[in-house]
Amino acid sequence: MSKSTEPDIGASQTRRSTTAEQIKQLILLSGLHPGDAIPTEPELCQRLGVSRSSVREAIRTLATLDIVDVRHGHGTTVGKMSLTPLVETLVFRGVLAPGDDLAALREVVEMRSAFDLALTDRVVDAHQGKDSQSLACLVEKMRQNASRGQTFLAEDRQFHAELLAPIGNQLAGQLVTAFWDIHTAVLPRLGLALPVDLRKTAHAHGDILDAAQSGDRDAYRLAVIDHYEPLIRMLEAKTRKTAPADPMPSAAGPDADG
Amino acid sequence: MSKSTEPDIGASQTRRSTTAEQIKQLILLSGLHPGDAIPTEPELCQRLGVSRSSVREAIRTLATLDIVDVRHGHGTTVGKMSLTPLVETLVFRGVLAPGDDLAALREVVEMRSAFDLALTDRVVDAHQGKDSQSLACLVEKMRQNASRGQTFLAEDRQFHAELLAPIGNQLAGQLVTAFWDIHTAVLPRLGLALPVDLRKTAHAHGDILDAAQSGDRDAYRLAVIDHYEPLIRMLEAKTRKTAPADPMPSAAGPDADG
DNA sequence: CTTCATTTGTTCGTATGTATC
DNA sequence: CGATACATACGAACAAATGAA
Repeated sequence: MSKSTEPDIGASQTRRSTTAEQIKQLILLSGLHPGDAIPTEPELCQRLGVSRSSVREAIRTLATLDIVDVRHGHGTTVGKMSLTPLVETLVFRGVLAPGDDLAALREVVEMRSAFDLALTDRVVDAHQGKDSQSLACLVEKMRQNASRGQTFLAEDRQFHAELLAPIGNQLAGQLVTAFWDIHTAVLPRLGLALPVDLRKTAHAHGDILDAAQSGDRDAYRLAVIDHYEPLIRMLEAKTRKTAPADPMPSAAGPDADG
Repeated sequence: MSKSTEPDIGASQTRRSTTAEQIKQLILLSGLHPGDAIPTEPELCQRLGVSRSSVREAIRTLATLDIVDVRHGHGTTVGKMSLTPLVETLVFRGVLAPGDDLAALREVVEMRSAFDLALTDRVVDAHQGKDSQSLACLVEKMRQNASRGQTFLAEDRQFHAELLAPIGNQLAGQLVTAFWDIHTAVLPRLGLALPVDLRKTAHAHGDILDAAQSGDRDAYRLAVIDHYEPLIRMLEAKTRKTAPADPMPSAAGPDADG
């Protein structure tokens, strides 16, 4: 028979998963908040009665989800629970199946557009009548870089973050930046050059800001659509090349961008 | 200065993270797809020149992100890259800070509403003129359960999934179900009973389906708003209780559910 | 600046549970 | 049923990073 002294795994769960759950419960029951310290690995081994390997794998799981934050030589603290795991997962999904088509990236861009459109009322309400100096400065930097033929990824990202910041929903802002990260991480790895007009993109951001501050919701929606239009058109064109059954009527767009 | 013979970890990265990256690259370069087998742990140790533990922790990281799928005693395969990590992270965030307020849950519900509203055109276009038997069946089940005072979580979840299925954007559907999971996982763990009217909720689902199939976008939006209205109202009321400056008028709701 | 204790990172060896054939 | 291959778990030891004395 089996030795009765051996530890019972429990209910067919792995030790690692149960340990991870115990650590989460410990965080909750201790009332810890993001940034607070978590017991050290040896201490967790004692309190939970498991080996260090299991504790480490459990902590690894939680660290991947940004539930805890591990720093070598320092210790482990409660994490900020950001949307980093979402970004990592979807970036990998986006670069995994480019052989088939650009569906994954197209879906990400579509969701970005849908987000911004859905949050129109919130954004306009938050910016109406106000005048953000940092947002205006970001737009100006984008325009300058565009005129010099330089990209402006950092300013672009910060613009969308600051635009969403004052709407009273942190999750919305984090989702928007997360999908921005996915989008900009996947796009260059697919090996296709950006045919988008930098100046047009920079200008679109200015239009978005102006519309929000002037309280014009319809103008805001149009500016958002303009902002994504060249990208979506490019993705549609690339996707169509994969299955060129459609004759592609010439009435699609007047110009081919430049 | 430093000995050139020592193994360079890279750019101050940990062995585990570089190993995880190498495994991801191996998946990409091998052209593996979800479901395909990944080399066993000992084989990865050989090919990457690292110890078993590092391989295990790297695999643990990837498994947490659903990039790989590990089955005890069988092997490791490429995962489906679902949104499970997002759900886990946000569920924990939702139950972590209920002492302050219900802000996290409120934001989740707001995002659910924003999602559904943002996808109005896509959903209506996909269902207009059609007649889904399974969706109608789900609504009928919800109504029956509601009339018996029983909940209908499974039907509710499947309804939203099937409603979003034919819009040609898998990511949108996965996001909606992910936030449904977050919402329904966090709500009961906050220790507050559901004062929502089951019959009203069941009816709202029917309205959503009818509006989509009849092609009435405005009716669809109104039905979506109706669908979330009792929940949002409850969350607002609970949030207000934290700062009980409001006398809480008795005209809040006609009934207290049954 | 150096020394030292603390904490996480990495490795190895061994034993056990589990799935497939 | 047994045999094989695999993932899971444990424990001990050493390496590397951090921070304080």
